[in-house]
Amino acid sequence: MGRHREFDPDEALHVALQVFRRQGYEGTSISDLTDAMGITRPSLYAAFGNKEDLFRQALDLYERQHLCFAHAALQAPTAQESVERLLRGYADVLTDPTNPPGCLGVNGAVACSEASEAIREELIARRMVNENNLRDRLEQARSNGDFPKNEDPTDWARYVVSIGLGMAVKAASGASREELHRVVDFAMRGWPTVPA
Amino acid sequence: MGRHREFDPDEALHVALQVFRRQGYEGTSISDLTDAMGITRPSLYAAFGNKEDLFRQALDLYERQHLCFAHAALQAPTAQESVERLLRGYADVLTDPTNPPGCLGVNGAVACSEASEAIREELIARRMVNENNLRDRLEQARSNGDFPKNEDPTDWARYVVSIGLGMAVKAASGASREELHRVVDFAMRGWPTVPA
DNA sequence: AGCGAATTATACCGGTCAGTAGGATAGTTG
DNA sequence: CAACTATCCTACTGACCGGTATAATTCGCT
Repeated sequence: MGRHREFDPDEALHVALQVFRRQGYEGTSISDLTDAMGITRPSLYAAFGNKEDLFRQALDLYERQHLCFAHAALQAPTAQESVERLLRGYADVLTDPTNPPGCLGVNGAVACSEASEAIREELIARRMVNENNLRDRLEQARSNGDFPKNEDPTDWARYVVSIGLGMAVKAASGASREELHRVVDFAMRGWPTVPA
Repeated sequence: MGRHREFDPDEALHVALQVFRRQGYEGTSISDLTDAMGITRPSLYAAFGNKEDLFRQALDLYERQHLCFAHAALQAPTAQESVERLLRGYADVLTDPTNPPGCLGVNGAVACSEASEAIREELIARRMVNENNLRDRLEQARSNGDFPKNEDPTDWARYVVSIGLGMAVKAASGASREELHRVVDFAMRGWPTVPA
């Protein structure tokens, strides 16, 4: 009962995601969002809560829709293959021509005012989840024998994530897909091999 | 002639640099700056121009004071040594305990509103200068014979800068100096050797 | 038709944004 | 002392910030 919504919340959330991805959390105003989403302020607050809630929902959508490749990548047969798929898939997402360049998890907030500290910490935590997932995969690989016993999965996961973060900043700075893939080429050169 | 300034502009600029480094350009308000610098708004505008001018001056100071190691690093005898000194020196700057973690060139602005677009582009341009300086060093190394003829200095410079940017984000996320140095360890593993 | 519920749009809230006007103050120069 | 000048502080500007009160509108239901 009651009046029907005149906009599609899912579609509106996609638009909000685009704006946040381009301008970051702090650089995006409610007016920026309502203008792009084609709805009024009260509609936004009724449908999504406040700005912080909306950002978190956009972040969820982003991970669900754009970072979903990561789960599949981690299931590749070898650790090396997993990492390479991870980095190449990420390079493609970062430079997807239908979206603003870069990653919401980085563009969202790297440094910000105290008012946005909660969002910054949320992003740090989410990035850490990914790093830990990769570490777990490398530990599994070490058990399986396709990752050297004397190498530290925690250190390697941090290294791979750092490469990804660097590519994210480069993408936001205008780097092309090909340039990022060439970064991946070099990043994989030092990958450790199990002694025969 | 006229009243003397009651604050040291250089000291005040150091403080402004700290604030910008912690909160970024857009996340820093004039009030944040005047509070930290211990001066009033009109004093700030009289001494440094507007917010954008002040940021650029802080950026100049940052490069002069914290990134000065890079020039020396590039003069190391070999390309490999130059790159390793570059990355290790950068890791130390990023985690210098007397300053907010991370790099002003990254924390300053990765994604922002249109109002700060000029600053974002300035940072991109300055990062590109560093990348080009490294490329030139690698090209010189290729002439000197301590970098392989079949490797592309442009690609390698982009790779090294990407590593640095990734470390900068990790530092801003709380990574320790030791963790960043371990990233450097792995980043250097794939460094190309000249065929004997 | 008429009631209640949900969404709509307008118009506003106090607070903060970057930037400045204008008068008071302190210093140099005659 | 008086004149000049540069810096100081208080107080302000208009615009924008995130968020909301209010009332008109539009639907399902009886």
